[in-house]
Formats: sequence, structure tokens, C-alpha cells
Amino acid sequence: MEKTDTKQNILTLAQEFIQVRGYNAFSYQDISDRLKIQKASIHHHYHSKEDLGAEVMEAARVRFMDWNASLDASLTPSQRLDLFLESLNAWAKQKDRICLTGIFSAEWNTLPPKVKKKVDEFQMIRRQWLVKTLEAGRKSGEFKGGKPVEEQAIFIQSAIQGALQIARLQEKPSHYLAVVEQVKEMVKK
Amino acid sequence: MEKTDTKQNILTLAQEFIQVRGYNAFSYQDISDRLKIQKASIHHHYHSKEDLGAEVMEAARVRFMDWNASLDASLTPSQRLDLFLESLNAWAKQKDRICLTGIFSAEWNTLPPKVKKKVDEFQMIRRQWLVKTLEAGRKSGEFKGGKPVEEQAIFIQSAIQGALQIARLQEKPSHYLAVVEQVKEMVKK
DNA sequence: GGTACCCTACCTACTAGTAGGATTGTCGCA
DNA sequence: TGCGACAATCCTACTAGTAGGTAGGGTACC
Repeated sequence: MEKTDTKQNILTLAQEFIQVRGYNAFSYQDISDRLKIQKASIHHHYHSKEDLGAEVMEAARVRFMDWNASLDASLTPSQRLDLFLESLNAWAKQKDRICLTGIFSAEWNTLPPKVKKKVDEFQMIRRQWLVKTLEAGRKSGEFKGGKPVEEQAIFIQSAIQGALQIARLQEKPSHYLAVVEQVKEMVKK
Repeated sequence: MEKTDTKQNILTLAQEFIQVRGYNAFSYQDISDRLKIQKASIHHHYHSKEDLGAEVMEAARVRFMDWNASLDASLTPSQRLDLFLESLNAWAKQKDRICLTGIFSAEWNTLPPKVKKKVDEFQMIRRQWLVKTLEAGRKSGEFKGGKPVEEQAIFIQSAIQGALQIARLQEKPSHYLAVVEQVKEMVKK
């Protein structure tokens, strides 16, 4: 009971700090203060900050895989894309957060190796998902043709990542929705 | 001679560090080491790190205004947009840098007030420039209509900001160009 | 003689991480 | 049921290193 709670709470809080302040700008002390446990206790569960960062990404990867697996098989590519874009809106609505890849890619050159690897992996899994969905939509006739799907996937990732950052900066969550609308318009017939 | 050099060198180097590592992840010591001067000497020119960060943005603002003023009056909106997008490609080509707004907006919640203000100002000036250019292009018939120009400008800023981050992460400067192509396709007739 | 510049030496606060002890719950065995 | 062994968890107390910033002195040029 207690045991798994603490470990999970650390992970959840670490993700929050990363999304709100960034990987470099949060410390074990911050977590320690919020959870009312000692710094050394955090080190017991996550040996180093590098490991903690990597675990945050690993958990995000698992959540995305679960989310994908939970999608109804009867959903059209268009509906899948809508759900994908909507899932990120959660961060825009909590106006102090951006997406994980958004902050990690900005801090990229200062990240420890294990974290870099997990971020890259996560990014590629989501890219592949987009590529697969875009291909299916073109085949079904729901989506426009044009640029290679790989490039279109990169474009979508760039736009939504940037949009979340800009929406937070200007305290206008609606900016994210405006970008999403234009992504849909560009992809769909 | 010497005097202005040192002050300018600090500013230039600070911008490099910010674009490469981020605002939180560089220190006066880093600058001190590279320029072979003492930390206290940097404080002489820029009283605090906050001031230095704000000055970096102010210099960027001035450069952008100068760049805009230097544009030939005979250029079409389409040509202006191309030059705008191309100017950011400089960062993609030096593969360890992203744009200033990209890093600052990611670290947003940890930035000191003066820096925040300058970043917001810079972002809005560029947005206005885009809005003006997009409007001119629609009027001249070079650009498509559709979504409000304000929203389209936000979309363009989001896409290029995210693209630079993703291009660096994957060490593929060409990703930025792929996104630029799709921006043009979306805007131009 | 003043002022701009750069220095040495220092401060306090905070960072990630470690050593080692106290507490707790669980499991095997009598 | 009761007891000892063990492992998981969390603690206090500490380390070495780095952060931004300051005090105050020396030098060199107008």
C-alpha cells in the first residue's frame, strides 16, 4: 500500500515539475518538500535524477501504448486523429503545462543520455502512429494526398508542440485549439 | 575598443549558450571560462543574469527591426515570407541551436520577469509582422484566404518553433525545411 | 582626478548524491 | 501463537561542487 504509493507519487510529481518548470529547473528537494519525505528517500526509489527522468518518459510511453490499444477498432483514421489531438489539449487546459517532448527537446543538449534515449524513442513511436493513421486515412479517402506522410507527421508534431508552448506563454489555451483546427483542415478533405 | 568588445562578446556568447543549452542551464562561470575573464567582470557589464537575458532579447528585437527595415520595398508578400522562413533556417543548419523564443517559451515558468516581458514583446512583434505580411498577400491575391490571419500567424510560429526543436533532437536539419515547405503550401495559392 | 574596466577573494544558497542507522512489515519455523 | 531473520522503506547528517552575487582593490586611459 504505502510502498507503491510513494514511488508512484514521486513519478507523478516529477512529471508535473518537468512539464511546468523543465527537467533542469526542478530538484529532488522540490519533490521532497511537496511529498513531505526526505531527499534520500527519493534516491531510494530512483537512484539518480537521470533514472527518474527516464522513468517519467517510460511511463508516458506505456500510457500512450495503452491509450492506443484502448481505441475502438471501428474508429476511422479521421476520428483517431481527432482523439490524438484532443488528448494533448489536456496540457493546454492546465495552463501551466506543456507536453513532455516539448520541454525535453528544448533542453535537449543538457539532458543525460538515458533521458535522451527515452525521449527519442517516445517521439518516434508517436511519429509512427501518426504515419500509420495518415496512411490509413489516405487509403480510405478521408485525407488529402500530397507531401509524404512522414513529412506530414513531422509537421503535425512540430505544430502541436510549438502551439502548446506559445499557448502557455500567452496564457491563451485557445491558441492550441486554433492550431489544431488548421492541422485538421490541412490533413482532411 | 577593448571595452565595447567585451560587453558585446558577453552578449553574443550568452545568446549562443541560451540557444544551445537554455537559459537555466548556462552560468556566468561558463561565459567566464570561454572569454577568459572573471565572473565579476561580467557582473560589471550586466548587473544580473536577469538583465543579461533581457538584453539578449532586446538585441534580437533590434536585429529583427533592422532586418525588416532592410527589406526592399519592391518585394512581394510571398518573397517576404520566404525570407522570413529562410532566416530561421540558420539555426537549423547549426545543428545545436534552436530559436530564442523556442527555448524561452519552454522554460517560461522559471524565467525572471524582465526576461519574460522581453520574450513576449519579441514574440508579438514577429506575430504582427506575419499578420501584416499575410494580409498583404491575401490582398494581392498571392495567398489563400480561409482562417483569420491572426490564427494563421500563430500556426506558422508554432510550426517553425517546434520544427527547429524536433530537427535538433533528431539531428536532421532537413526536417525544418520539410516543415517550411508545408507552411508555404498552406499559405500560398 | 575621475571613470571605466577587470581583478582576487569571498558570501550564502542550493545542487545531486552518499553513509549509515531506525523503523516497519513479512515470511519461515518452532 | 510467538519469535527471529530479512528486506523494504525512510530517516538524519553529511559530502563536494556549483550557482548568482558582492566587497573592495588595482590599473589604465581621457
